[in-house]
Amino acid sequence: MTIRVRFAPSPTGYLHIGSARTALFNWLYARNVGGRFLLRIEDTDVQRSTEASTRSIIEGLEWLGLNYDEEIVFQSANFEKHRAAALRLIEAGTAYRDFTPKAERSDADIKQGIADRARAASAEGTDHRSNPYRELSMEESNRRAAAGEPFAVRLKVAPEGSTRFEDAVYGTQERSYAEIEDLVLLRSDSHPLYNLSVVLDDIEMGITDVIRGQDHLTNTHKQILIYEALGVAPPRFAHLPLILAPNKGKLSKRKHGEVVSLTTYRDRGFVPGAFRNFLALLGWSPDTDQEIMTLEELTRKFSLAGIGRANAVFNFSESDPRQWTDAKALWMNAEYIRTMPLAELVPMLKAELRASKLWREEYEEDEREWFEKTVDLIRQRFFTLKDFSEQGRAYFSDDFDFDPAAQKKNLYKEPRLKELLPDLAAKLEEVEPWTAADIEAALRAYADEANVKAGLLINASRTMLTGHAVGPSMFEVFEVIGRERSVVRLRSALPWSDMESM
RNA sequence: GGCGCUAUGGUGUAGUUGGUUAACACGCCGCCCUCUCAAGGCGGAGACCACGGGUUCGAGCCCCGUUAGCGCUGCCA
Repeated sequence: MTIRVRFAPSPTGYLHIGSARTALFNWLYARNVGGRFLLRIEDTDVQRSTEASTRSIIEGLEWLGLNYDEEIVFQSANFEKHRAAALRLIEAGTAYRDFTPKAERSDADIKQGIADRARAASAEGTDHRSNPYRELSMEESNRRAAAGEPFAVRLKVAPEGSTRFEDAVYGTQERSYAEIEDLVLLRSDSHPLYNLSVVLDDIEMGITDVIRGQDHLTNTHKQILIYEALGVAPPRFAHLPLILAPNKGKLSKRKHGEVVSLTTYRDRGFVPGAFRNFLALLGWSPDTDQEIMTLEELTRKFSLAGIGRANAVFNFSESDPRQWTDAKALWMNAEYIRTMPLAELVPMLKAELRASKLWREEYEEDEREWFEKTVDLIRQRFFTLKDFSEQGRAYFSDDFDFDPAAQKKNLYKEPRLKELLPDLAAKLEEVEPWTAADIEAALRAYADEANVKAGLLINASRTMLTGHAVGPSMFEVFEVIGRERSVVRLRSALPWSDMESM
């Protein structure tokens, strides 16, 4: 039998990185065993589900390169089937109508309410299955329903016994029926609830392995009960450890902002392969020390056995912009940027530069060689795709800003540079051929002649030509920026205009 | 409150059927390289393997307890 797994997010917001990782693991597992990876949108909560969210999920998966094999299933399309199934369970006697009026609950303190109620229940030793309608006769139940009285449908959980399943990550899980209340399958407005819908859809989609977050671990027992009521064998389960915030609390958009949203990584210049690689290592580890892995390698090495049980902390600092996300993710992105084939990097850069209005079509034809050489030079010290249009702006445009700290350090400290630099420009005009080696020879010769350290001219030039105090080897920079532009920039008065004010 | 899960340096993780100086990556520090900053090379700090008991000749690995964190406990998903 072919393995079939699914990623089943609810479209109630951006795609959370934890969800993205769940999708990744499902995808890797499916590809590793030659199975199929399906996508199901769990939009049963009509109030909170949005189309924008569905789009962001689809875009996110696409960005990560996680293609799904069949048509997307929208859970809301199966309402009627779910309803019918619940009603059949009443017929079968494994579920019953609960005519208790719906309790109104304010959304705000719902968590607190649940805890309080549970505390009270356990303190007073309330029987979970003391529902007065549980043993209502079928005739009476049918009569009241026919009379139009609203009812919820609850699963009838046996008083004694337990459910048990083998989790591929957490091992044998057992839970006494006494711990499980008669869960609601259908709301009194006849809206099917999560546990029912999941089971029914998983059955219909032929899901063989359910891989999802550990937050579903205990509820799995409820779902197994539903499978049993339905007379269907449950799939295999594998629960994934959670991804936590630095304080080991829940990682949420409300508290932590955009770091938790997958699209943030796309928008802030991550290479999808790098983020995917980083995500794969959160909670899973291969059987070797190799950490940089292509999708193919990840697929080949992936196995549920490599998944750990302890929750992972997503390590970032909210106060330090340089560590706005996990340092290792940032490192990995830089690693990808400086080592990936240019052929793969260039299309991403094209998009980035285009968005910043720095892209020129020539880069793809006449100036392709120059473009790739430049990219190859500057990518060595960039961390994100954004760096190419920001820090790297001077390579693609004559309109760039000067870093005040760089001006101060490399120019204003030595006013003589105001004369030296134009002289250097004159020397450079004579350099032939225009190569890093010849430029270096000319600059060093001039430094000797002017009796200044070469470093002085080099650092000053860097600031004049790029606006920065740091960057690649200056002679390479000269070469790439070109004779003409280099000379003009060395003679520019612009960088000196702020001298008085600093 | 009940039930469940987890616990290896700051973070992510390795630690094979219990047996060496507890390994790798990120981060941090230093040195080298050097025109700056990275990268790279070399080296370093940092973990009495949550704590307390056992079992054993021997435990990070097994057992019990404690503590902490997390999850579930909803007519949310």
